[in-house]
Amino acid sequence: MMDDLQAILNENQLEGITQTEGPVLILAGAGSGKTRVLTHRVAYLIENKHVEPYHILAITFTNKAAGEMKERIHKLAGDSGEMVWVATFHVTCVRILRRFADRIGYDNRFTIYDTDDSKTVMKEVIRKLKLDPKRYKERYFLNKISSAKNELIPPEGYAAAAGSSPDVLLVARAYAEYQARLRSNNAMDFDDLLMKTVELFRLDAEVLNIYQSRFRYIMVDEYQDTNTAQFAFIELLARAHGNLCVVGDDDQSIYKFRGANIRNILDFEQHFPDAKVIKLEQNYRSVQTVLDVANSVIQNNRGRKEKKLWTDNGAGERVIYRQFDSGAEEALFIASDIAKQQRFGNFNYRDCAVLYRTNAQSRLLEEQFLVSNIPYRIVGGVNFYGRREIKDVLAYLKTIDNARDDLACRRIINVPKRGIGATTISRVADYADDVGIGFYQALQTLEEIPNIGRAKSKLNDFVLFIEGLKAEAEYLSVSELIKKVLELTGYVAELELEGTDEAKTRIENIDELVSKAVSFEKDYVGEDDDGRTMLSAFLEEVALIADIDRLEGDDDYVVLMTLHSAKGLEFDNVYLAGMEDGLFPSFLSITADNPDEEIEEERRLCYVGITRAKKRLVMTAAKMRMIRGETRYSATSRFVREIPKELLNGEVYEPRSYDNFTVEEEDDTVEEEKSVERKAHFRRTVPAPKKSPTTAATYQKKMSRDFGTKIEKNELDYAVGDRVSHQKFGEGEVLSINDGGRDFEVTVRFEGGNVRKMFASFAKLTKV
DNA sequence: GGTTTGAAACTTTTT
DNA sequence: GTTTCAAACC
Repeated sequence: MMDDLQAILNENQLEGITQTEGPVLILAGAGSGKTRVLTHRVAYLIENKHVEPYHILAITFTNKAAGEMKERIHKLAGDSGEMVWVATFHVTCVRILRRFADRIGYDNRFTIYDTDDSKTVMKEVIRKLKLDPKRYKERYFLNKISSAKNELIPPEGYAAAAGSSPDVLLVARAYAEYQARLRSNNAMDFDDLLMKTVELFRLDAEVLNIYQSRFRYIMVDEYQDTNTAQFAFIELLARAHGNLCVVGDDDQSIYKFRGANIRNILDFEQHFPDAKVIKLEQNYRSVQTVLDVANSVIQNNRGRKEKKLWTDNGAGERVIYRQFDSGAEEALFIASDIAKQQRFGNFNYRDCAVLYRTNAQSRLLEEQFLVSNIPYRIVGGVNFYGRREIKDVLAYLKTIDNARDDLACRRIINVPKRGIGATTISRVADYADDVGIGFYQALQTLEEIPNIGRAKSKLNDFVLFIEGLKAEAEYLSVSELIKKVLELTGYVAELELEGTDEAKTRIENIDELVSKAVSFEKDYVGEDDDGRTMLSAFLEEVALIADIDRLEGDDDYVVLMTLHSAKGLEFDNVYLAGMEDGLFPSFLSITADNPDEEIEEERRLCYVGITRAKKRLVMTAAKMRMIRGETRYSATSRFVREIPKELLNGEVYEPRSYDNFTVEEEDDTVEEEKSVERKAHFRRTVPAPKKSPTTAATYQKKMSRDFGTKIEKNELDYAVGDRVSHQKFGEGEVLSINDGGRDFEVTVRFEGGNVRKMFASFAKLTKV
């Protein structure tokens, strides 16, 4: 094996693989083959060091990274690789807590709250503490609490750690109340998963011992993004044997806002004094010019571990920079350029990615991609599992699965409308609170609840409905159960009747959830050591999925996403849009109390963006941009200005008038002329496409954007005057068919005289 | 109890 | 410009 390795790896990579004992820090520059080192390291441990796969733990940040690593380990080490524990921090902690959470006072069947759920709870807390919701927003408290949890500070210790100003004391109270509510709901939020696992390890030597003796070789990917809680978790586990290998790049630390502590990687040698440090500086991804640009930007940061990426991939073209008058022109250029690259056969759509600082920027880009008929997909924005219809369906499943998820139950008790109003719900909730039982539990003792009067029978119907589903859940698969719920509640039928574009999208989302359930069932091998049902396992997997994890498939489309989402990915042809001071680096970072630190974080983000490019990199900016309905004028990003001229194709214009985000009336005339000229030139080379001639095509594209599903406007197999049959309304006569552009609008008179208009693709009418 | 309408907030990044 | 939330109305 060693001979093979020597042939495909450089010296430093080899060292990273074979240095298996003791603490090791691998400083892996962007594109230096760190995943390769990690996977080969695992294989090497198994095959050459005869370590039991069972004793190896590899931790990542995203499910996607974990999946890829699993796959590659499997390829290298065969079936024994299956036994290696490869998972994200969160999944790892959940697995541990599912076995032992009872030792710290939780039920092992605790539920996991997402950010939406946390928000709902925090709203209640604010109400309970009688705070002015106008003045104190949930987000404020939740951010503070999240930071505290990432620092392993419990509610009791909050005031001591943060001071004694009135605001701090208020946060401490909110934190305590919030945590008490989670506890009584038997729920944990994302941050709890880590904090509580550390708490468990610290309080229960037996449990810690179990995992210490299991995980004898530990590897952590993206170590620069670990926070204090994650560090404590790793440190506790590694303490027994000391075989800890962390891989990361301090220049790619971009999650400070989420509690990531860059000191974890910078001080690794202090934390683990006999640590071996290995630097991977040869880049296998990008051409030299891209690396030079990346180096020229990142070297402006202080307090970093000095390294210089190099490659033997060749020099490559200069990096392109273009500044436009408006965000729309910028978007038009990017779309046109991608179309051109594709037409000339330089790049496929899938080789292109557009990266930006904020999700809001995606809108303009999306519009241009629609008009230009370029297939694309947006990552991020509203999380798939955060969509209303998905949350509704999942809330049903949660209620069926675990009667203790109050939020889930309250969410769907009146969805669809059952005539159960806010007043009734809060009376039940109050009662449940007083007695100290769960919401659903309270519903089962309706007789005891005061003041619910007429609503009682409605509530009872709901309980019977859920109980019926619970009985069915015993023998139905998850996907079957979802379909059953949809059928019995009429959820989809209701959306079909609505017939709006939005309803259509919602139905597609639900379909995707069903597909997800089906594929989950296929992979599910009953790996529940704790006697959990398949339904529980499904809900858990779904709770820990991020949007980026769904990015896959062989379709040919351009990817649009934030710079944060792009970490770990690579593309032949990359566009960095919105290179403007105030947008990137963000206004908030420039005006922060500690601007140097904040801007360094932004610069690292820029570094991440640049190093995604393999062959070609294009940076763009707009002088004028609409932000929150206001027009803002910006100068070229300071990061672009940090790039030496000889590496850039394109000039950096620096009109004084755009400084400080204000417009001055006296425009530099020379500058103005240049701008006009540039604009004219741009218009000549890339004619602006007319407004989309067929709204139909545009619409279909828009519909297909998120999930790649394709809407076909099929020919209808019935005509005016035909008898047709509808699933719900029965038979009827077709009165008229209108081509509504995106779809056919069919009017039918059903038996009983009901005349209904509906879209053909929903109604699924069949000729009789 | 449900629906409609208008105001207000939102925009940094997410497991 | 879009979405969310509450008050007013049905």
